[in-house]
Amino acid sequence: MKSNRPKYKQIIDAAVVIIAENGYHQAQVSKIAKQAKVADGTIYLYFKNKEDILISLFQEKMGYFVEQIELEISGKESAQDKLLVLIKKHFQILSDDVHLAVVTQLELRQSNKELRLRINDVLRGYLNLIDSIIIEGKETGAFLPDLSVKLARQMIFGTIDETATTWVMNDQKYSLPKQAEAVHQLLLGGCACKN
Amino acid sequence: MKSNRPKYKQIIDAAVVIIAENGYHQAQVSKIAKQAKVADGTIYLYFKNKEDILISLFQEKMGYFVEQIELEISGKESAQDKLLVLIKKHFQILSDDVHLAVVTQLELRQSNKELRLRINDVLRGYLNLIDSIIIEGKETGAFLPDLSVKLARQMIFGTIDETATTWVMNDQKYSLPKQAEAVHQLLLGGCACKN
Amino acid sequence: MKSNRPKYKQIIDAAVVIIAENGYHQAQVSKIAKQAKVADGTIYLYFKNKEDILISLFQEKMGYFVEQIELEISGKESAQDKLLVLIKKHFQILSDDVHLAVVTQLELRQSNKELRLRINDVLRGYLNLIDSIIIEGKETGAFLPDLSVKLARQMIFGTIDETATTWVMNDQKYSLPKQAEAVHQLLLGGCACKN
Amino acid sequence: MKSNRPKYKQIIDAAVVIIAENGYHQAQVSKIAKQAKVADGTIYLYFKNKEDILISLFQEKMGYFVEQIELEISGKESAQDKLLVLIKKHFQILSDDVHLAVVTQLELRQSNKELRLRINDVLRGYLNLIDSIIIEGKETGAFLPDLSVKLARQMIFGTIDETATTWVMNDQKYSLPKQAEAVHQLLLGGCACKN
DNA sequence: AATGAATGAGGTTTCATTCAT
DNA sequence: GATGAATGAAACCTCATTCAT
Repeated sequence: MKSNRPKYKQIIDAAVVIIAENGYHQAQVSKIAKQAKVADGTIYLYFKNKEDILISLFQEKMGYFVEQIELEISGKESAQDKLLVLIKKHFQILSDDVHLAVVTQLELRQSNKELRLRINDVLRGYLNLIDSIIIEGKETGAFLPDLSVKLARQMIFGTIDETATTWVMNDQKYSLPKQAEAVHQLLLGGCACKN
Repeated sequence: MKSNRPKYKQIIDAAVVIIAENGYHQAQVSKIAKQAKVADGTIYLYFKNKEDILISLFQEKMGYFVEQIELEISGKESAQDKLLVLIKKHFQILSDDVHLAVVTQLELRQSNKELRLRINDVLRGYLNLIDSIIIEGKETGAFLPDLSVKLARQMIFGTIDETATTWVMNDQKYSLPKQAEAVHQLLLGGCACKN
Repeated sequence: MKSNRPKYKQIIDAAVVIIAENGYHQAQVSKIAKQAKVADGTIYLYFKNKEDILISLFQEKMGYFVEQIELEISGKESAQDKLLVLIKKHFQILSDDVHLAVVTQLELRQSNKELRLRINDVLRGYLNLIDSIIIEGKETGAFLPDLSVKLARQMIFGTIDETATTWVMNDQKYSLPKQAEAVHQLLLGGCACKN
Repeated sequence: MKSNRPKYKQIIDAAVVIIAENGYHQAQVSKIAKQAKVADGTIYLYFKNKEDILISLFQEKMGYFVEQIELEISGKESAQDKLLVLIKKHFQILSDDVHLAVVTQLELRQSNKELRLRINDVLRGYLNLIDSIIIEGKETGAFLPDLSVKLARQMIFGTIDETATTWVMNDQKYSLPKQAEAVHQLLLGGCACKN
């Protein structure tokens, strides 16, 4: 398995740093190679091309997201609690690794449509996680029985993503994790007054 | 006023078509000029540089968004109705101009950080419109009194945007405007069951 | 005669100012037109093309050089005095019009080989003036009888030109006319000690 | 040291040929690369940009001038002999490499002011060589004791340069080196008759 | 005569990828 | 496996000149 070879992670991590610090379009392969302390050519022993570095980067990190969130979710009983954990963990991981946050929220979105379609494939695993919470919520009666899974997922992911992007764009001036509970509340209850 | 000159709109419209059909990075100035039926150099009589075309494009179109939505909103009484109109109109405009939808949801996001910051400035007008609806809703008691305007706006815009992007990514296979009511419902009431 | 038409001199003078202030390569036709307070197209009613402006400029100014110097020379008896007057007047004219000095000593030399060949044609009149002084000097016994007219002219013009260029390059920090006598002395007597 | 790398000289030499044959403004990087039998991009591994090729070219060649002349001068006793050697060698080098002569006397002067200022820096070494001969001549009594070093240098360099330029402009129809002695004579003794 | 909007050719430089060592 | 020198395609923008008014 390629990801076991010594320089694989080295290059991925270098890519995160270089992209975060220089931006997507200034993240030349040679810069990544230098940061990873390997030769330019070595990159191509581990990755098919530059795009493959980015896909792999996203896979590794998004895999970590799913893994971490699944781990924490497993201890929770209700769909509502699971959703809270998902939001909290999502915000926590980004907050803990600002480089990663900049890369996923801003830089990687500058990739071309094709790359973004492939990134969406990777994202699928995360969206499935959200879907499973929604489905469980509907089954247990925690969520509305006629909730559209797709729409609900779009609202949940869209809101989390927009909140994270706004935070990054504002130079992380405030605490993202502290917003988790309010976001959770909002997603569950909506904007409207129930009087 | 530059936008009154006939070739200004001609070039903007050409840019939308070319970017939608070829993608952001394959939208060469020469292609746009050809589509607009002007010489390459003529572009530079109306726009400072290529980036300026994109900013102007976004300004024109987003201005149209805000204008149209404000027009329709003015006839509505409640904040809830106004939100519905905003979502409907947003989805309708994108649905009516698929080229525009592709450009705003996918292609323009590939621009560099600097350009996106300037795009955000333009977006500000739209976000202010959302904010004004939220504030009115809070004042009239239609929305929760302790609602965070910022968070609510992030949920509303994030959800609309994610829904639109998903629709574009899925090659506009289904009707976007038909989702407006369900999205509206969801934003107002959230996911949770109120039993 | 074209040079009688009202805007001819206006454009030439504008060209001197624009080239002096912006440099040869930044002296666009549109800038010259603006400075001359005429439309871009008007330039082409007076000049065949951009090169023609520069040739004409050089012709006008070099004609003035020759005219002025011939005027002053006519009053002098000896070839040696005539040479002194030539040097003095040459330095004086440049000193009186720093824009002109910058244009002739620095900027116009950036033109391409072809233009410079044509400029050399214009220069011919000035070089002929020098030649006539040398020939007269040889005939009257003031200059060495076996002096090569061509070499002597190259020394005289080369020295005057290099002195003027050095002065312009040094930002006209010192008085150029004050150097005329020493240059004259040097050209007549050379470097060597006659013991 | 970059000038030891084989392709460095290869590119410089190609630049001399291409500029001499096509003129400064028609000397595209792609032409130089082709002549040097390297890829366009390879140029940029050895030179910062196109201007850097020209500066380096001038440095290399002018360095060779100074080096060669210093070598030959060291064997000469008097300042007068040293000056003769300088003129002879200067003319000889240009005469031996007509491409180089065209480039230094005509083409390189078309560069912009900034480039020419940097070229002047390089020229400084050559002018210093002339100065040292003048100073030595003054000290040994070979040259006039009250000679201005600056003016004398301007005369010597101006005359040599003008003579070389005239020769190049006349398509090298006659022998430049054969003029060295007469130029030398003229610079030492001036034009005037000493009766 | 005068205008000025429109034209369109042309070149420097970057950087992902290769391959001989 | 690792290296890094070499490759070469590709595009934005400028500006001299024209010509309909």
